[in-house]
Amino acid sequence: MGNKSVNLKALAAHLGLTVSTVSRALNDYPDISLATRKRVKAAADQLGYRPNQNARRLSIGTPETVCYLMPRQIGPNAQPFVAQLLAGLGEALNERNWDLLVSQADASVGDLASIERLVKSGRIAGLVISRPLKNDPRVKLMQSLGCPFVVHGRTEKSDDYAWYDVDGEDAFVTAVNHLARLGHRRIGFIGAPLQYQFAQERLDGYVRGLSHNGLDQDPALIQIAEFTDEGGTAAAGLLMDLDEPPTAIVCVTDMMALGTLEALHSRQIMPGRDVSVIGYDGLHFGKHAHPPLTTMAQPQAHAGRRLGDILLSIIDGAAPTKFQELQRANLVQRSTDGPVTTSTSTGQTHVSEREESR
Amino acid sequence: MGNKSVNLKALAAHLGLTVSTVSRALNDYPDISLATRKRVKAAADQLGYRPNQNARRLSIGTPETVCYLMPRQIGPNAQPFVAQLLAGLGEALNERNWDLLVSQADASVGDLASIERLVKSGRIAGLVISRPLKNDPRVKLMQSLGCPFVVHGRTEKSDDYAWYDVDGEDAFVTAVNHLARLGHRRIGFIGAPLQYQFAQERLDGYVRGLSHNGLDQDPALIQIAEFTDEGGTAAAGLLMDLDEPPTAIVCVTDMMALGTLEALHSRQIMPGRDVSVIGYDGLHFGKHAHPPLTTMAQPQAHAGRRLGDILLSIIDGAAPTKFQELQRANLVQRSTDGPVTTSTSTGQTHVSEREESR
DNA sequence: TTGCCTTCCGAAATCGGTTTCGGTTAGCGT
DNA sequence: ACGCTAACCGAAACCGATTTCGGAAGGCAA
Repeated sequence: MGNKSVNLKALAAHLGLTVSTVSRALNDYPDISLATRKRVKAAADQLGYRPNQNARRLSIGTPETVCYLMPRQIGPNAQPFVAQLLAGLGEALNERNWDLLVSQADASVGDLASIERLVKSGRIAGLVISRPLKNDPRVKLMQSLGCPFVVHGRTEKSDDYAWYDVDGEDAFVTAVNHLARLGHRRIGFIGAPLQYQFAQERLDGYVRGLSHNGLDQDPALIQIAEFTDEGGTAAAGLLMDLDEPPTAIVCVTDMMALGTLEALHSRQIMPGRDVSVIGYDGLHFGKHAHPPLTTMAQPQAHAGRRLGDILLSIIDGAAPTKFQELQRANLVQRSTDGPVTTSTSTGQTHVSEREESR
Repeated sequence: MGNKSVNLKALAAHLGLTVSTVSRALNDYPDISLATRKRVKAAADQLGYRPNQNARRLSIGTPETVCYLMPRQIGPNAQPFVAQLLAGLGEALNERNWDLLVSQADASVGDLASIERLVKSGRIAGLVISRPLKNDPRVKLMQSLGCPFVVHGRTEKSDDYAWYDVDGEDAFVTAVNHLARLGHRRIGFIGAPLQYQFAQERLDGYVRGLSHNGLDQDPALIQIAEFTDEGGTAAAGLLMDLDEPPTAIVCVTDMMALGTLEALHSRQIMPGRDVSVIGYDGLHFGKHAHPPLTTMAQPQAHAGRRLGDILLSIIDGAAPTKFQELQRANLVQRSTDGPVTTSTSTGQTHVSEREESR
């Protein structure tokens, strides 16, 4: 406590050298004799010397820090993958001893102002933006600020910056194909507000999937709601109360799919037998739903790691447009998908269970 | 892009003043005339000037940053509350314009070394430690470093530092009481490795609950496993394979409880009717389990916020021991608890469902 | 007019590093 | 003995802010 942590000056005094010599010794300058370098390093970690990062970064001119912008909606159903993402990011940054800052926009200041302050104050060398809107002002801001960034997801027009995304459109085509193959012809869609690009993509996939299978599109079968379980329940309720309810439902989120299951149960409808449900995300929790939720799983184990590597590459000078990575989601069949049943016969529940790919 | 962000010198030149005057004007020193102050501020935000934080912090001598230490185990079943916690922390820090760093120990360096480097390099003014071990070397390290910190949870001996925790022992007494009141006399316990203090506390609560209800303690009814759903499944399997299996099971984690439900289902045992199960955490997801999981819910909506406020207070000079806050968990009855059934009669499923407190 | 006290601002030190530039010393060849 | 080149280290500028100290200008009383 009493001993202020040793700094360069103290270390230099201890060694009978000047700060400049010590600094260069520690940084392996070739014009310092190997003997001195060794001596200095030994003394350094004997005294527990750690260079002050604020001073160092001020001097070398880079903050050696990147920032992850937390998604806004953090409620009781917080996104579990935030932790995974941060872990991956941290891993990439650790290799360089860079720091990871997380920031949520100060409510009193606003998103854009927060970001602008962050980069102009020289605190960060790069930024990770997640869950962008169709036309997200944050990417334009970052571009005009000339600050490296990478987006987790995409915007509507995504040709001139770096992003890492999972192909939601393709995933929904796959889901609809799967359901069509099982005989379903009335397939409902439960979506999120279309200001989010991911919501639009998945809707596009749904539509494309329908036409690809020669099914016609009924506007009544498309329900938009907040992407929470309650939102899913409400939307599913509307769908099932139609005169001609769907025999299958695809949901843009596992959370909404869970809500959908809830709505079905409260109507004594058995998911996977009477009505099929497919979610999206591949949340581990889906395994424990009733019945276990079939879903389009994102391969997001390494998303954070990739985002980190991409961002660092851009900071190093690579062209952002070189990094536009589209991953594919894959169908994880659990038990909420099944063949269409013509009547409400008490058919056999579909129980095929495969484990998701780790 | 081309324009390097304006710094004090540039701003001063623009105004025809010196940097010292401009700096003091921006910081509302009284020895600068009000007129000049206004003029300077106007010019500052017209030019979009933001003080370089590295320089500023070096000068004022505090990093204005606190760090959250990520828990290690971040797998497919990542902790959803990490995001919530970070949100709360960020909120507290935003009020002062402080930064939030997240760090996971560099695998190649080790936990303690990472921490030591972090504080000695002057990057952080305080630290949040989560999920401590019984005898966690990190708290001793922080104490010897003289760096403010707060623990989310407690260690075995927790009298000389600041912490915020939920009373796991009390919670398990409550859970056992509840089950005993329902007539259960053989109650199993599925726990986590006892190196974690939370695991020990909850075991203590279980034991105390038993004796409080005059039940005797059978070592065979205590199973320890990793706190994942698979761990829960394995442990529950062992319990149910006993000659005299329990009629109720308490689990230290909702995740383990979900695994337990799995084990019961695979044995054609109906949770809540044949065997009661109570989890711990109050995860939102539990609502969608089959059947919905009864659990001891932590009031963790504001944990992050409180941790942040506590840490800031300590950094401001308050005595750490003033902050030792114990919250209570409360029973959220969903559908996996029910009265004991003497035989394997097909009794009525317990369906009381109350919603958790928001 | 002189002296003194405010009011306002500039010069310079400081935080703790990095990096450029220049100066000693030693070694070597001739 | 002389000159030249490496090898090694010190002095000082710099990064961009904050803060102490002191000085100039103006106002007021005597």
